[in-house]
Amino acid sequence: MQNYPSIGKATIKAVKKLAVDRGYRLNSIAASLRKRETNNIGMLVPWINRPFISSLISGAEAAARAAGYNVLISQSHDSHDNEIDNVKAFFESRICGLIVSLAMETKDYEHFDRLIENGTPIVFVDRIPEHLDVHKVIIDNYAAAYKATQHLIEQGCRRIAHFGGALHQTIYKERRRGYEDALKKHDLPIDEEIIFHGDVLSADEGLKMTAHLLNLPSPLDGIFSANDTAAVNAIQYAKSVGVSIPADLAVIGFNNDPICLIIDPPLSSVGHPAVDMVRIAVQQVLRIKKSEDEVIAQTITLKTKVVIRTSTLRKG
Amino acid sequence: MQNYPSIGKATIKAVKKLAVDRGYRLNSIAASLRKRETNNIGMLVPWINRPFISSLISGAEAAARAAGYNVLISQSHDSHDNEIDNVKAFFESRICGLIVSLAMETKDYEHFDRLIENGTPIVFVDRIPEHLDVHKVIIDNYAAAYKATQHLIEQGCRRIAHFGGALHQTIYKERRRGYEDALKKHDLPIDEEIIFHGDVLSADEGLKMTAHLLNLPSPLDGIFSANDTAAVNAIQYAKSVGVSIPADLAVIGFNNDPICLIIDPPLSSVGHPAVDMVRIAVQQVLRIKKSEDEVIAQTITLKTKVVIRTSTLRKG
DNA sequence: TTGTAGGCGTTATCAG
DNA sequence: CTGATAACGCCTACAA
Repeated sequence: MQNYPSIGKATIKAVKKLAVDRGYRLNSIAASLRKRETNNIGMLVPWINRPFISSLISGAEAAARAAGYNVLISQSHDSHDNEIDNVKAFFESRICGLIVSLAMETKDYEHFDRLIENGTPIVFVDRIPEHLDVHKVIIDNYAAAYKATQHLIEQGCRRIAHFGGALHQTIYKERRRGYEDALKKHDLPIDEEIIFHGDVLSADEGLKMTAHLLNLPSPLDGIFSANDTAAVNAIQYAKSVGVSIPADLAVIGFNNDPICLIIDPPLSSVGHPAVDMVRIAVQQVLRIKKSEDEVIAQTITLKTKVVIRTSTLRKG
Repeated sequence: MQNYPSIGKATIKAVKKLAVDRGYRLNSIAASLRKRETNNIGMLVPWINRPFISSLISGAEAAARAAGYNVLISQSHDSHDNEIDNVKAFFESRICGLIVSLAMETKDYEHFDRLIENGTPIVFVDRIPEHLDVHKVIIDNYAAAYKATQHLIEQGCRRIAHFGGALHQTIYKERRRGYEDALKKHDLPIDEEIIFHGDVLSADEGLKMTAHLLNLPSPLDGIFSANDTAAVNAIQYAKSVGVSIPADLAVIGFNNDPICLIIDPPLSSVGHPAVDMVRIAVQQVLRIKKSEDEVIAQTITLKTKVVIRTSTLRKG
């Protein structure tokens, strides 16, 4: 085979094909070095092991892989310092795009500057920096909270407490605003005494807030919680002290986590389109990356739906 | 400043420091190309958005990042074909190590061969290939199932059903073996009629198996389920048809997912040391990688503890 | 000790 | 349009 004089194109092709069939694999590292960009999309979230966020990650992984990209995960544990470290690590590892949901603590956003200056596409999802001119994919938290609160009012609730998160986070500010506006709209008073803003809205916080509320002189008849974890623990505590759900106290949560169907009675909640949200975020990252010139920062707002279950059904 | 003749070492250091302070960053891609290996550990799991697995991922991310590595995630969705594709993608992206928990469907393991030949460290966790001589981190499924079943027997159960997963997966085979041996040990009969092996042990499967069981002529008094999802749905169905838990039917699950504390009554379960498991797996990957010569494949077995809650407490 | 040349495997560029 | 060549930035090895 060695001395054949003229090697035809067909042969060359066959050789190449063979090379591929044998273990040849394109070295994407060399390609990255030469092209000065990787195939890795970073994803920075507060926690990995929470139902809403693990759905975000699951969706991101699927969307990214389908487009030929990897997803690098890191978690801030809701700490601002961790977030800074993780962003730096992503910057140094030269991710080609970043999807972020902010740590509860985060109030300033300078740690993203280098990445932004560098031209790396960043898309914020869910927990976003309100006043920064960046790409965002969010839900209409105001409308969702308004609808959830209104639903409680329609079910006959007249004194509704609210469990929120850190107020500097837009999503919690907006949820509170929606809650307050729904009360106002129905001529119900806003009472600071029954509005809480937890540090992380944990199960434990939910329990403590509920214990406090149920000890107040004027009785509650509703709770709108900004997550399901706190709402579920509110139900558990209330039941444990003989408060009947929803007859005495109607409770609605947020996110529509799987636990909504486990708790008794099943928990009404605001459905969160996590998978749609992150699929769009991945698309945005890739679109921004591909486009030659600067893409104007845009905010994409997704609709939500209140999912009504027994925990709020006091009528028909 | 320009014409200073002799530039001292201090100055040079200062210059270097400045370079770092300005945007200089080590290019890990160039380093990877040169060293012929990346800093990315692949992680292949059936699903991302399940409590047990999202804890695995969370632990892996933390352990890997602490050691200076990234984690690349992909999910097989319990499909063998997806698993093959994902392993191939990892191979081509030149991960420096891989942590795998097998897809429910997977019965053969040839798709890992190229990675193994290539010398890439692979550590299997939880759902492992039984007869392959590879690195594994597992729990003692046999002992866990034995203890869980024995606990039911001690609580007075005499006719205990079992919900398992695909029998070609060692973990489910071992859990069944532990269940059967505990029955035998206490001179209880093994009845194939009340032993099920679901495709994925979903909520829906749990419900259907329970409905079937409760329609059998001879009544059950216990269920040992190989996961919590099916166990929780068993409880919900049983309650819905007036079967009292645990008085009529004691139920114990597996994994100790957060839903164990949400369901009423709280679900007894086998605690799964997911975070320890994956932390060890990351350590193993790095250890194998560093060691010059071939490391003998070893299996690390972690202990489990039965977490007893109301769903099985029929005595004292 | 300190300094420098070469090559990792691509891709972009430029010459033919 | 095809084909050769340099450069991406780091690490290793060898020379001074």
